Amino acid sequence: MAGDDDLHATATSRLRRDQQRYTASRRALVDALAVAGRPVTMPELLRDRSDLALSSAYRNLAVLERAGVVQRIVTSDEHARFELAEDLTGHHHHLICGSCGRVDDFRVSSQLERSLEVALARIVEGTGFRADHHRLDLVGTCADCG
Amino acid sequence: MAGDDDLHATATSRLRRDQQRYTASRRALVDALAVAGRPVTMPELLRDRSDLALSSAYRNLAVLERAGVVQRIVTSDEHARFELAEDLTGHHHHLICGSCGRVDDFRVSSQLERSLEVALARIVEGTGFRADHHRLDLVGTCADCG
DNA sequence: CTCAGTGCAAAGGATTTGCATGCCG
DNA sequence: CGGCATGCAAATCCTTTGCACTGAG
Repeated sequence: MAGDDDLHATATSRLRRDQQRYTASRRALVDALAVAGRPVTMPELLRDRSDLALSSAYRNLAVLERAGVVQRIVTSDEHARFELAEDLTGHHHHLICGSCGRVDDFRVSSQLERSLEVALARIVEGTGFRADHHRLDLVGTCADCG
Repeated sequence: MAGDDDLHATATSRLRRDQQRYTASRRALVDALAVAGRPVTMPELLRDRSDLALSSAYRNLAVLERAGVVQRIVTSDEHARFELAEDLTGHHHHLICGSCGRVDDFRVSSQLERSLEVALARIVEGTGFRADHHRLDLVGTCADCG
């Protein structure tokens, strides 16, 4: 569908900007991330596509991250998690299960987001810290683990 | 001073509850964390106390974490960071430098905290997710790296 | 005397890197 | 053709674990 076309078109152009190719493996990884719709670990990502070597997957995700297509997040020890860059999916936050580690996305009202931004801007004001973005995670126990 | 006495008294009793002793090494670690006043990595923690073996430090911090005296946080790959449990230092958030990795504490108004809690409670309502606590991080570049 | 705490060395686990090969452009 | 992507294996890095020893109660 159109959304996916846009996604791949964007990925292509961002990779090209970095003089990188949008290979089948990379496209498959982006597809898998889009389908997942939440940050996934490397084992989860390769569960289906077990043909791609682990090292290649890591290398491809690193390339995609440098190009701004993929974002890597670290929520705990164990495995890092990968998701599509926020400007492709929209600003969101993470619901983290402390038991199984599962991570899901959620969004808050733009009103609360604005309050947050204002409050955070005020906090760093005059400290020399240059704020880039904020992260708001909700940690608890998911339905399956509860 | 009194605050430190309280801290060590609390640590002692929490360890005792777990049938663990408050050894000199453990006390030194708690002191170092209190002095740091922000989440520190293992290398930072042992910079001064280089007499304690790395494995012992990890073991002691694990004991202190189980007892609820210390909290371990993971902000990136590389090193985990350790800080005193939040009920000893008060609820706070983290200012993270994406360049050098340094982490500092900050607090927001209790009014904003309340708005956050309300909004987050509404989000998980009826999802089966049982919320434990939230995390709000501000990511950017610190004064030294800017 | 006993057992928990310690140090040292080795193991573990996720991720990265070196190198030879194959394929796309 | 030339260079980049890939696979495999080895290396890295933080952290954990095994084991023998020692010191506190």
